[in-house]
Amino acid sequence: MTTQPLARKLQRFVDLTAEELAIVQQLESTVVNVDRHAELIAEGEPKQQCFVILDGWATCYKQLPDGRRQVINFMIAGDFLGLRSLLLRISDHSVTALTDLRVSRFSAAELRHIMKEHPRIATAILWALSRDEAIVVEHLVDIGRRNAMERLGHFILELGERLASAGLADEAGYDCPLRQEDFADALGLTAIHVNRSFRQLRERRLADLNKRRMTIHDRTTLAELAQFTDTYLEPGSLSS
Amino acid sequence: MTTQPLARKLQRFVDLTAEELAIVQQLESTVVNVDRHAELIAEGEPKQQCFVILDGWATCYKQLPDGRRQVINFMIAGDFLGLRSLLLRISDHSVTALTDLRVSRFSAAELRHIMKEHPRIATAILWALSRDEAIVVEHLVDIGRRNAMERLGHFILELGERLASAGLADEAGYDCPLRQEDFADALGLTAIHVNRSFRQLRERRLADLNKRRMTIHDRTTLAELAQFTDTYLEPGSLSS
DNA sequence: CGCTGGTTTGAAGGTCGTCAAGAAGGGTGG
DNA sequence: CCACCCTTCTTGACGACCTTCAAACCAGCG
Repeated sequence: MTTQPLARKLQRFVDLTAEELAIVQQLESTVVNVDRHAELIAEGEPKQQCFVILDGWATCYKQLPDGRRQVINFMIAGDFLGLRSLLLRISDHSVTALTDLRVSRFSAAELRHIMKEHPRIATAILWALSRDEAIVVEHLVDIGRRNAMERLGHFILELGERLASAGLADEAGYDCPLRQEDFADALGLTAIHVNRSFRQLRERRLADLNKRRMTIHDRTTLAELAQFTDTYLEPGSLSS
Repeated sequence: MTTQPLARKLQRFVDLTAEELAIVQQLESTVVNVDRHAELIAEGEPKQQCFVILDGWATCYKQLPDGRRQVINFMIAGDFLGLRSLLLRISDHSVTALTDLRVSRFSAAELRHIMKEHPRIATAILWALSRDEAIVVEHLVDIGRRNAMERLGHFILELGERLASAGLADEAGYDCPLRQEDFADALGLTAIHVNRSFRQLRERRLADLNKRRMTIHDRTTLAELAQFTDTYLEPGSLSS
């Protein structure tokens, strides 16, 4: 539970000066507490706000008219919410709190000002957005071209890497509030089939989710099975 | 076949002044011809270039080690290639020409300069990128939560809307160089099942692909079947 | 005319979804 | 402390959707 998850995240990409750090911290300063299940952003609504998660998990999803749900991504400490909708007339997705949540709110104007006055911070933020998009793209490959067990394995490892770089995981695993139904809605499966896939991973002694704790027993074999590589999550060197 | 597809596209979002228009046209001025099947961007390679498509189709995809392929999106006139990889150390996807292609190449430095000096153009470009991401997200929903026929129908309509706003489609349909295997790789299906889904759409007199020509017979019913809404493609009003 | 790339169709099998019901927790109130 | 919820997890049987394999067909082109 770092105090400034956004600063920490951007630091991975650019070495911020003390002054720049102070600017970033402004974005994290307007703390708002949000209850579990509350909706932060509603699909179809105009004029949305922007947030950074300070602590807790949120889920970003779209819903079809007939009730089917597809989660785009789960968001953790340091992640932005609602940035993509900034330039679309109405938000194309919803975001709700998966756990009790601490977020910081900021306005589009604030963000624009920073982007204009502090190019290095701007670059770091754009990097963070590129990475978010790379995650969605990898997610697409996951659903489109992997079978249930591979999908689940890949997703478990990806979450692990993201949490690790936020300081929220260790070698053995991580705390994870997701229910099997959440995995199902993320992976394009049914909760029942997610359960079966978890069982397979458990029987092969690769990974296990128990009492909100994800344990990764054999990262190497799991990565091989799921064809997981973490290049799309890496910071990458600043090119100018 | 508009002469300046990028300018046309950005105009939909911001009313560009004559001066701004000239700036945008710079991006479209370094014309390069690319042969069908040629690779413009290679997954895993660092130091990529940026392009805008002037004419023709390209496909943006990821490949798994075992050969399975997932296309992220098909790109048409006015679309950017390689922008997302700008800030990632190495490109997370490949792009190859689906048809003979006319593109314009520009450097990251050029783009940075424009983003800095011309905030309205910058906003328009960021809108275009947001829209691209919204398309990928909708694609995710498509694959995750729709069955084969719905998927295909949705995809056909989406392509139609995109081509229409590029001036490349009419009420009846559009020219489309995609093979059934391309659809399959985009929709997370096999070419054979795409064929069967096309047959269903044909038998229901909803849509038909014949000799590289997509004909949409009953847009309304098709949109209903596929639960298609075009809000995520709309320009949206400029909010400041 | 035969080759090539793409489309079409059939039959059989596997992965995943649906339906149904039981087990395991965790929280609440008696 | 136990009874009773509720939510979540777990398992089984069955069927649907989609894949795999195999082969025929078709159009364009050298």
